[in-house]
Amino acid sequence: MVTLKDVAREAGVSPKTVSRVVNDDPAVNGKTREAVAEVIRRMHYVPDHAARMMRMSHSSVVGLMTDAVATTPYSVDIIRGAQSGLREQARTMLIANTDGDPEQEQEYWQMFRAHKVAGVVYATMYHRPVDLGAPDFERGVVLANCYSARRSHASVVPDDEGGGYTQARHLIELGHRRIGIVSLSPVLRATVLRGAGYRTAFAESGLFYDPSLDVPGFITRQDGGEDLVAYDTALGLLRRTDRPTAIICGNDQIAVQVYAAAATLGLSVPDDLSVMGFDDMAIITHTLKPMLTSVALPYFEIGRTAVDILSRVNGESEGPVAQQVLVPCPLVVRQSCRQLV
Amino acid sequence: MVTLKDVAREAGVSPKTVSRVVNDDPAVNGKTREAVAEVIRRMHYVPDHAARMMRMSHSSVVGLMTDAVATTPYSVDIIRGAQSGLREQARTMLIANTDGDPEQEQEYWQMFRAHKVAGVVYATMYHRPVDLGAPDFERGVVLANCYSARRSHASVVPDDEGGGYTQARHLIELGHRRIGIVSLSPVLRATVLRGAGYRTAFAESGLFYDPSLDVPGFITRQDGGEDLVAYDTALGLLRRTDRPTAIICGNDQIAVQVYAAAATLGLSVPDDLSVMGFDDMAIITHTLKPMLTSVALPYFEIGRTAVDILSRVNGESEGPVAQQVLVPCPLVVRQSCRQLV
DNA sequence: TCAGCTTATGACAGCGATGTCAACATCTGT
DNA sequence: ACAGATGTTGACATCGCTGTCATAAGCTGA
Repeated sequence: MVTLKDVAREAGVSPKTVSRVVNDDPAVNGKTREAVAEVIRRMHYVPDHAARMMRMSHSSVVGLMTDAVATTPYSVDIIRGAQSGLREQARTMLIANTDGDPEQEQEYWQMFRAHKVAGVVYATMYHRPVDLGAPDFERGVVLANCYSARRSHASVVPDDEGGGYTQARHLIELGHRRIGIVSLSPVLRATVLRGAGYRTAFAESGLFYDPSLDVPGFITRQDGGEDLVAYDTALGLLRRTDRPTAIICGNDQIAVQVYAAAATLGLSVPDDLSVMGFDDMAIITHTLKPMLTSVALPYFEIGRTAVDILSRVNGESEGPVAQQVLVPCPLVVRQSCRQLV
Repeated sequence: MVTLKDVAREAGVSPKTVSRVVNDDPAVNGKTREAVAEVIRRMHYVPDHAARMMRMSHSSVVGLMTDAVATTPYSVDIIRGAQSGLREQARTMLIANTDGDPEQEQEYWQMFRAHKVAGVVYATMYHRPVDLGAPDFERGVVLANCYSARRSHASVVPDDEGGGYTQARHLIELGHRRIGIVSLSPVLRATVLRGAGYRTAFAESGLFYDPSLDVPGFITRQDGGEDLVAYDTALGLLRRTDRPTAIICGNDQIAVQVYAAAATLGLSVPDDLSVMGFDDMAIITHTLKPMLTSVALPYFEIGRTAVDILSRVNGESEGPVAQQVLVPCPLVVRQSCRQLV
């Protein structure tokens, strides 16, 4: 292990000067700086993080606590987004996955304290309210993809209402007037918010919101799990005499079953039926034939924004600290929605 | 920030004694231990990781370098698995995602050195060979889901050959004799290995391997990307007069298109055609109707095993250090394969 | 009673970095 | 030529913790 002192001896200067060079202190003569830098390179010196952290009593590491990284595919993009932001801040990320276990969560809060992390991003893999069990944590905490019911922390969440609006609006612009909805479980916040978005878009265009065209694609079981019933409910919609010309899906999985239901009835997507997904999960949207038009959950952006906000909460960078940031859900047009003449 | 000294003063003992209590040193009187422990709890003392690490000149943090966390859904389970193992070792994880950029990778190797991580798990999201750019990294490195062509590091990879064998074997046991294959891109190692598995299973049962029944589901484009052509190639297989009674797919995405092709021809799964997936991606296998029988990529196990091996490489735990560990790919039976009478 | 042992505790140094402050060299304007 | 400003460097203490070694107290058996 090469230390500052080693470099100093080799370069014939004091340790402090080497430290100055490492930290880009302008108060170093150009020549000295060059010479020292050369020795540093030659000796492969890397500053010891622990020592630095101890001396400065705070670390350049940010904690990332997640409930269940692998449940929703691609929600890991929150992690990628966070890291991308941290890289620019020359920071790194300590990761803790709780699998939803409160005991583990407590453990990891301790661990974050021990590491003196500069802050914590608390990310959930579903958009939902949380009640943080972080009692005496001194540094900033920002919620990603979730929000505090008690408003105790800043949060970054997808704009589900806007996403719903975008779904409906796109179909309306393509000329659709009878639009069916196969939604997520009604207990989810996303469902409520998107519902509001649909209605706004409908109202704007003078369309009537027909509740009988709005059916669930998932039903919640007693044990808390979910059953995917989109195939059956979609069949119901498509067998109506006043069959909708388009269906908005609560997520891309539902869209898979809507495609299947259409195929069963001999209906072709998009000629006989336009289908609009949500989430924009690559492995589904690119796999279906025709490829699925969807509205993306901006996981990457959410992660990135969260670390941005975090550095503001901690006063390390300029800018207002919003209590809640809504990240837009962009439309991704593919081939599953058709223009009505 | 509460320090050892604060606790010591409060408890009326020396810092060293507090340190002993924290570290479960048996040479502490029961009464003293109790008293000190009480103060620790009361004051919410958490040992400073940086100081400890500096003093002991090694850290309890393991680095995890990944190429692209979010490309293959569920491959993040490698991370979950790693963490689960680390938790038992009372360790934590510093994560670095390179997005495949060699420059970032170099940067992160430096970072790992600076943090004096106890070791590194280098995980790729596709099973592939890698050539590590980690020149002067002193601690152990274990590869997860990838392997070193130069055999310079221990690696943990899925047993693709066994997985292929399992796919074929299951169908054979169900009575299938004409089995089609819609494979991944032939350039992938997985494809080659699984192919070997199929042949072993076929040979074992005296089945003839017919190359014309083995068609690609993906084709590699000039720009390096891939096009999913499984729908078309599956149609080709299913229109043959000697139509196979079962199709083995290179992954679950291919299975989606095979289902679609079957639907197009009015064939029912599994009555007219059995379909077998690979990867066991929940969002597909649970979404298709009927639910897809598949062979799982054991990402969680790979991650877990990797940190196990790592602690052996570093001599921190007992056990042999295998150069390469093959993790089995278990069969997950659902409703897409039927017993032939 | 006392050497010799075990048990329990503390004093002290030092891990590798940096903040503080002082020292010295060089330059500026009068 | 000199006070004062500016630029460049180093000595030293210190961050919180633990390894080493010393010390003190309590115990054993001849």
